[in-house]
Amino acid sequence: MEEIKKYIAKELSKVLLNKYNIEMTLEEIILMLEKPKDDNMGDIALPCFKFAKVLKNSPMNIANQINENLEIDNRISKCEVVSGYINFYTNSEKLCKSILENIIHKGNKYGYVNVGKGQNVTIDYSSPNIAKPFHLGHFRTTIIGRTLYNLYNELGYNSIGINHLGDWGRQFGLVIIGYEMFKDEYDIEKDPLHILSEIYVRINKLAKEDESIFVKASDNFKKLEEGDKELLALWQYFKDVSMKEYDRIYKILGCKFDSFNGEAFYNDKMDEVVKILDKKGVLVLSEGAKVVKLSENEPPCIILKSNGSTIYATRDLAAVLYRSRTYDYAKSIYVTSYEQIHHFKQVFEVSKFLVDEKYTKELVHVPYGMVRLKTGKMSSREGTVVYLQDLIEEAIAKSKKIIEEKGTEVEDIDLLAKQIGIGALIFNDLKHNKIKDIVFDLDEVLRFDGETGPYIQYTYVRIFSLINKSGIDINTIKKVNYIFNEDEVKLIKLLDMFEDIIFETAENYEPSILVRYIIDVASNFSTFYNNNSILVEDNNIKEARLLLANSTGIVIKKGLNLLGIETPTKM
RNA sequence: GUACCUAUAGCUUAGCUGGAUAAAGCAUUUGGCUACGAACCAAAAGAUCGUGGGUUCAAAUCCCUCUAGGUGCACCA
Repeated sequence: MEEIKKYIAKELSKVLLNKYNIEMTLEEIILMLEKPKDDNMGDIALPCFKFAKVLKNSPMNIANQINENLEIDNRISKCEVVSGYINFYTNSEKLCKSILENIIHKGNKYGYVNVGKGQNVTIDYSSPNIAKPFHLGHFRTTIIGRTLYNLYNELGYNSIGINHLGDWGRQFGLVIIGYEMFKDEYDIEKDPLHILSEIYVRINKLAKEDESIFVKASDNFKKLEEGDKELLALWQYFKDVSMKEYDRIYKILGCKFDSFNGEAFYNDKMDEVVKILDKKGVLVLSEGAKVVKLSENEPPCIILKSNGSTIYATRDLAAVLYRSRTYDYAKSIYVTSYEQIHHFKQVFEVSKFLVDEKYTKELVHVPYGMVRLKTGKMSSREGTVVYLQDLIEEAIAKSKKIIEEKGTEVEDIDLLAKQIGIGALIFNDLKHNKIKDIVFDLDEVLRFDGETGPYIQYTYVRIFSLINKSGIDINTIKKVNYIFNEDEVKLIKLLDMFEDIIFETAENYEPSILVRYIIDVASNFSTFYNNNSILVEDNNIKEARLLLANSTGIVIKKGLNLLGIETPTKM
C-alpha cells in the first residue's frame, strides 16, 4: 500500500505543479493523504480543503479539476470526487495477491523489519523492590516492558532487558532492624517474602512513633554502603529469597532479562557521578545536601543527602553512565508508573552533565497508569495488596472452571487453563491505553467473549483446525488463482498493515495499538469465516482461502507472541 | 498552592500530528449451528464527546476558563 501511496503522490505532484504551480515534495503529499473513514470510500483519500484558500476556489471544484488532470494507470481502479475529497480505489485483485504471497513467503518472519540494524536498546522494566512479594502493581511494567522488548527485537534492534531491582536504600536498613527484632516470632523459611513484608510493615509503624528507628535505619544503610559484612550477609539473604520467588513469576509469565543489575550494583559507581558533577561545577550545597539545581522555581535534584548517603536519583544517574558505556545504546527506555514522571525528568536533565548528547536525547520514560482495586488503592499498610502469585493462581483456577463448563477436547486442561488465564490477564491489561488507570476486577478480566484474549486464541484455534482438516500441506500452495471477494479483500488489506502496526506500537511505546489491531484482524477473520465456506469449494477457491486463513494465523500468532501470550492449537 | 495526567453510549473503551455519518466490546432486544469449532456471526437500539468560551472553511481532536478524579512537587524508592 505504501508503494501505491508513493505512486499517487508522484502523479499528484505533477498535476499540482502543472495546473496550479504548487510545488510540493512527495513526502508532503503523502502526509496529506489519509485513509477514508469507511471502506467503501476507497483506500486512499486526498482532502482538498487546504488548497481552497490558496487557490481561492471551492474544495469541490479543485478536487474535480485535479481528478480530471490526473493520469493514473491500472494500479488504481477508480478515482472518485466526494465532497472535497478525491478517493482512490486500488486495484485490489493484483494488490491482494501480492500481499498474500508475500506473507506466505515470509512465513513466521512476517512482521520483521530491520530498521534497528542491530543497535542496542536497553529496556528497564519490572524492577520490583526486594524483600517484598511481587504484587499486582509490578504487573504492568513487567508486561509493557516485555512487549517493548519483543517489539524492538522485531524491528531489528538488539533489546537488552534490564531488571533494575529495588535492592538498595534506607528501607533495607529498616528491614534489618525489623528482622532482628521480630524474626523469632516467625518461621521465616516457610514464606520468606510475605513474612519479611509483614515485618517491614510492623517496623514502619514503630518507626512512625519513634523517630530514632529511622535514624538507626539510615545508619544501617550507611553501613551497608560502606560494606559492613554482617549487614550485607542479611541483605544478601533478603535478595536470594526474593529472586527465588521472582524467577518463578517470570518463568510463568515468560519474561526474560539480560541483566539483573539493580540499585545495589551501582554502589561503587556513584562516586564517579558525584565527581563529574562536582568537576562540572553543578553540584552545590543546599540545606546540607549536595544537589543539582535545574531551574529557579523547582526543587533541585538531590545527589547526596545531608548524611552523605546516596539516593535513588544518584543510582539512576550511575546507571545512565554505566549503560551508555556498557551497551552504547541507541535508545534507553524506562517503564514505570506515572508517579515517577518528575523523577525521570530530573534524572534525564542531570544526565546531560554526565554523558554525551547521543545518549541523553534517546532517554525515554514510558509512564503508565495505576492499577486500582474495586475497593480502592492498594496499600501494604492496609493489607489490600494483591500478590501476583495469588492472582495468577486464581486466574488459572477460574479459567479452568470456565473451560470445563464450556467443554473441551484438550487433555492437558491445566496447561490450557494456564495459557488462557495468563493470556487473558495480559491481554486485558495491554488492551487499555497505558496512561489510564485501571480498576482491576478479575471477573471482568476473565470474560471469554468479545474483545478478549480467549476470543483471539479461539480464532487462532479455528484457523489451525481448519487447515488441519483440509488435509492440504499449506506450504505446497504458492500461487493464488482466484479473485477475492469483499470480506477477503478487507481482511487482506488489514494483514498488510502488520509491519506498520509493529512500528507504530514501538514508536509510541503503546502496546494497546497492537492489541487493537489483533482484535481487528480476528474479528475480520471471523466475519470472513462465517460468510464463506472453504473446505467444500473447488481447488482454486479452497487453496486461496486456506492461504488467507494461514496468513491470518501467522499474524495472530506473531501478534500474541509479541505480547507474551501463548497460542494453543486446541481449546 | 503549583505542575502534569484523565474525563467519549448504561458499563469498559477506541478515535486526539484538526477533515467525510464519532468506532468497538459488554449488557439489552432479535435472527443464524444437517459447511469447515456458536468461546462465533449478523441486525436493532443506545452519544448535548465533563462545562463555558476562543481559533478555523472544518474541533472529540488545537488554545484558554471552570468542574470532577488521579499523581508529583528536597533528603522514601
